[in-house]
Amino acid sequence: MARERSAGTAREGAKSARTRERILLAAAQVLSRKGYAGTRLTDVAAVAEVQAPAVYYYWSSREELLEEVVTVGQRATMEHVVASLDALPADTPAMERITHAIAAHLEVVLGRSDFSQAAIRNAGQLPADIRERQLVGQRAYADVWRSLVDDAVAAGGMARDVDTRAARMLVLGALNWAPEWWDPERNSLEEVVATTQRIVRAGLRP
Amino acid sequence: MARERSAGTAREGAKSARTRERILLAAAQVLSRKGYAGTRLTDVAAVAEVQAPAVYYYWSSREELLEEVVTVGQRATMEHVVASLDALPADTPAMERITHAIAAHLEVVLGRSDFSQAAIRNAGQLPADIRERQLVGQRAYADVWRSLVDDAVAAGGMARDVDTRAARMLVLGALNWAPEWWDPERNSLEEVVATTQRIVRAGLRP
DNA sequence: CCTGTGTTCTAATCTGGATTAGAACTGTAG
DNA sequence: CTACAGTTCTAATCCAGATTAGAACACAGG
Repeated sequence: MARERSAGTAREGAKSARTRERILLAAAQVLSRKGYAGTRLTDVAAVAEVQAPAVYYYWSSREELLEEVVTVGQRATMEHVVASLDALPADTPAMERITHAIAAHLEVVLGRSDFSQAAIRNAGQLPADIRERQLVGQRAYADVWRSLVDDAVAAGGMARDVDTRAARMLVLGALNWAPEWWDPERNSLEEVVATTQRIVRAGLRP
Repeated sequence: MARERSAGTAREGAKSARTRERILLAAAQVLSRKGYAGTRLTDVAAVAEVQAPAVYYYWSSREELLEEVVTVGQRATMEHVVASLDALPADTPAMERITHAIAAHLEVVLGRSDFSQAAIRNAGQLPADIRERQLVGQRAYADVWRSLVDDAVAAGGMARDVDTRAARMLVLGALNWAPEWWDPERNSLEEVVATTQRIVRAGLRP
């Protein structure tokens, strides 16, 4: 019941925070591989090098822990993509912005963080109450892509007569599926990004 | 212990077979939504309108039942696609063959059968022994697409300088992800197929 | 009707894994 | 050195869900 940051010196607080972080990371790792129902607290604890009950010092239930993983994963994905877009000059052509979003999305999803994978892969398997809470974040991210694509259509950089929702989802599907097959031994991340950008750009061109 | 088709009249046998089928179907439905670990026998039984122990009359364990679902799902996907390709005239251009494969794959994955969805969504979450046995089927299907794409490249219908493995996987990813977002209320299956074919064709063009 | 085989059910049993209780350990402040 | 807040552990407890045992039911063949 010491969830509130209160007493304890800086060093103490830091250690506790690190344990919490370690557990969260472990949960992301297990969740991204085993799925929501398959994620056992004992496995998470083992990866984090603590005993299972230690989890309850930081979260009040397994469900709460896993929800945090998903939330963080979702936020991280969106933030990375948005930041990458915000870094572009204001006059960047719409199609090029899509290209950057593709790179950013793949970077997060294939990057070392298991959070976004955990969020993406399990989106469909979460218990109803969690799923509902995730919906707002998902919608926000969907909006980013929606405007990306709509802008491209408006600017004439993209075919005007395709179903934009389907197009958007097909692209995101291709990106989200990448973790299933990408093998760093075979291709560098940069190669995959380049191939994807090229195919998508060509695919959407008017 | 009456797993072998032996006594019983035709009518009797048929009824038993129908129950078995009903359970298998129910298992596919639950598996495709809840994931491997999340699939409870009681839920499957409820959908099939039997009691949980009835499952053990036909399968010796939960794992065996779920493995059959995945196997059937995989086979069904491949068979439908291969059949669709075999139905084409021998001189069909490679790129058009890909177009047909796309349609066939989407038809199975978005069609009323939950089997292929169950197979696809859970491929990564299966217990090691099952996953291993699925591998041969997966490889066979991968080979179908490999030669599809290789032929297209050889025939000049497709860009020669892209990483064919990545291209193949990106396309399959887009297809496999479709069940996550497709809403029959919004788009007909035909529309989604057409959009997908168009984007992929354009994306791969030299 | 009576019997035997095949099918499904109800009522245990058994186990894995979440959660709780409370002891023990750590380190800082007095 | 003592006490206390914070952290983690060991040893229960508890429950959901797979599996097993064996009764009950359905129906064809005699």
